[in-house]
Amino acid sequence: MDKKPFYITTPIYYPSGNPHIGHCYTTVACDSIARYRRMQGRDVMFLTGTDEHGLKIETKAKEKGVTPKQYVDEIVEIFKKLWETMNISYDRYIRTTDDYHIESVQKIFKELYDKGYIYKGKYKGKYCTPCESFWTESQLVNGKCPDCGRDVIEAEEEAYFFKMSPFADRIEKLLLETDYLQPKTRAVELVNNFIKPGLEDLCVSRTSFTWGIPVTFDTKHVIYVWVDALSNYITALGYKNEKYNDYDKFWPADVHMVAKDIMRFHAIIWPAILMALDLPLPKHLAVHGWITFNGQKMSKSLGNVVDPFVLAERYGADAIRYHILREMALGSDSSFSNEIMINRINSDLANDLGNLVSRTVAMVIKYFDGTLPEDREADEIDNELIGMASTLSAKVEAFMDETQLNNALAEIFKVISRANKYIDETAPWTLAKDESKKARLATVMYNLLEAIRISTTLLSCFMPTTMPKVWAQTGVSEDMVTYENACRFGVLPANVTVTKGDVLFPRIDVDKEIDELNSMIKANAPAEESADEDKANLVPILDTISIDDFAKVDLRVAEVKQCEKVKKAKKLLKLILDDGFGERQVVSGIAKWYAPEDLIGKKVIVVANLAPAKLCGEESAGMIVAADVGEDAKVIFVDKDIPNGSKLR
RNA sequence: CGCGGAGUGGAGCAGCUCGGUAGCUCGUCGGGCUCAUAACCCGAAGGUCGUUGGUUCAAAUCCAGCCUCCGCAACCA
Repeated sequence: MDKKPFYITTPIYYPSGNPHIGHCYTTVACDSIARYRRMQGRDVMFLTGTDEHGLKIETKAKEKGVTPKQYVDEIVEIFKKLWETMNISYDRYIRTTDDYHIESVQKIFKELYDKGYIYKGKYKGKYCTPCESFWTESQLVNGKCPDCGRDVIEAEEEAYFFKMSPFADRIEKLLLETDYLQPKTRAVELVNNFIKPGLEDLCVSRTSFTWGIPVTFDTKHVIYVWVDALSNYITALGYKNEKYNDYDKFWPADVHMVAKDIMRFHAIIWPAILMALDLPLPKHLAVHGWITFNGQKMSKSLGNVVDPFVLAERYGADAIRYHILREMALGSDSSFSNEIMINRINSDLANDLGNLVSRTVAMVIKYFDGTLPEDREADEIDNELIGMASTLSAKVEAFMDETQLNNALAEIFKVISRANKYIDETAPWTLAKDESKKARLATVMYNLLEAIRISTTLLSCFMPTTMPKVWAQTGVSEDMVTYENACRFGVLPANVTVTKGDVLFPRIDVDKEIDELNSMIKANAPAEESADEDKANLVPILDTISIDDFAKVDLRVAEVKQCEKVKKAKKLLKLILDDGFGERQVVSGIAKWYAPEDLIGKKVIVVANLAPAKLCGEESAGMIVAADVGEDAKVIFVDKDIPNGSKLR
């Protein structure tokens, strides 16, 4: 019998730093889906990997004094170790530095070039000479290089471009009229922001760094991330290489799962590349939100707290997996805090599931020495539990088909909950006192064991490490754990034997645990980082200039006469200044920190001879002097009795 | 008037497509049980469903305006 193939991918992660809980999020979700489909009998290919080229890696390696390859090799090992820890069942791991991938990417690039979709042009942007890097307007920080804080110049370099426009219509249809994008709510956003204004051609090569795949026919160019990284989904199957040969079997992919920050590339650029190659498009792009930590976006400085290795060691991989999956709703962010996670582990895993197994096994041992007698006596009260357990599989399937793992889990836990209630309803301890009720008591126990068997069979996709331990305790043999049996009640032999085992999910003392984690945060993150980081955050002092250079900058004292927010701009304030000569309008990106009334009447320093520019349609002649304080900005105010127009020196 | 999403008992969410007793998880309080991991089961308190108006016999649900938050885009000269 031919098994129907199922192909699912995580993004290939960028190993410029150690993996964190966010990486786990996508990967654990994919793993659960992969396991579920395998159990359903699908021939699954589950791909993950790392995207190892690019300037950032090159730079980081240089800082450490190793080659880029040495640098990524080390981090890739950590990624693989994490997947082992989290019990991730990937079938293939692709590295963009693998020979076969390089070969394929070069061929793909050439094909796109030969077909006329890639052409040579000029890349224009802001260039930081010392860093040898191009930046887009939006990457600049205060108009300066985000890396070194130095000035950038308008520059251009030769580069290859990929024509996006021929595919605009098809992509728009793909997003709006198919169920490619999950959830679909973001489709309109993408179309309005990127497609309607006109798809710009995409720069697909660089000459500003060398750590990448060379363009075969123009070797000073290196293939930029788009073609290199995105195409991993097909090169890993052997597209245009000899390493593998299951492209025909698995492509198009059933699911690409990504976080929302890279949705755009997978929703627009990747389909465009495939269209240009005349290849079929993947069936679904599942987009999930980010994990927020204590309400804030995850950040490196908080990274230590949620180090997945630490969490897995303390609570076990399955508990982490459960928490992540249970909180995860496709499309929206999910909050992560140690408190939420511990409470969740306690109430769902320890109290409901773990304790259910524990009390059931204990009763079978206590009342029947561990082995059920075969006599049975049914009761109407059994029907609801049996019904729920028997239909559970179908409900889970419906949610899995929609990639709603959180709801699938909720459904399973309804049965677990029902089983706990069933114990109260049937009161086995009362039945046990009456010798004539033995058959009835055995029936109750059997029903419980069956409900547990069905629930844990389905749960094993999500928590693959712990469920086998349940089976060992409840007399379930490996061959009973099949998808078919998950919707059938009465699979266990009538004379099933149970065995007492270890506690599955120990209860965690919330307060104590939070304290310990907090002290770990204190021990790790701040001590190591904050002192040094404050210094590191300071922008380095720029290269020396002559007094003549400084003389070119005309700084004047000016009074804020009027001030209002620029409509349509979040960060901009429009100020009318009296600079002693007259009034001028200056736009400044300080709306986040100052209300208009904070500024009116105050005296500030203005760069008076700065070339005017337009911001959000507003003319800005000059620039207000302000200091960067971490993420914030503070305007420099000057004394009231300094006359307007006074020149600074 | 750039685009889109969201505002529901203390917290986190569902319900809104196809109007008709406001539901779930956690938390709080009371009770029950004793097989179990101080667990489990039952019950209660707690919401004018952001706001104003409209349609309707009836609106959390449909329509319009407003307020607030969040993404995306633009933007910190």
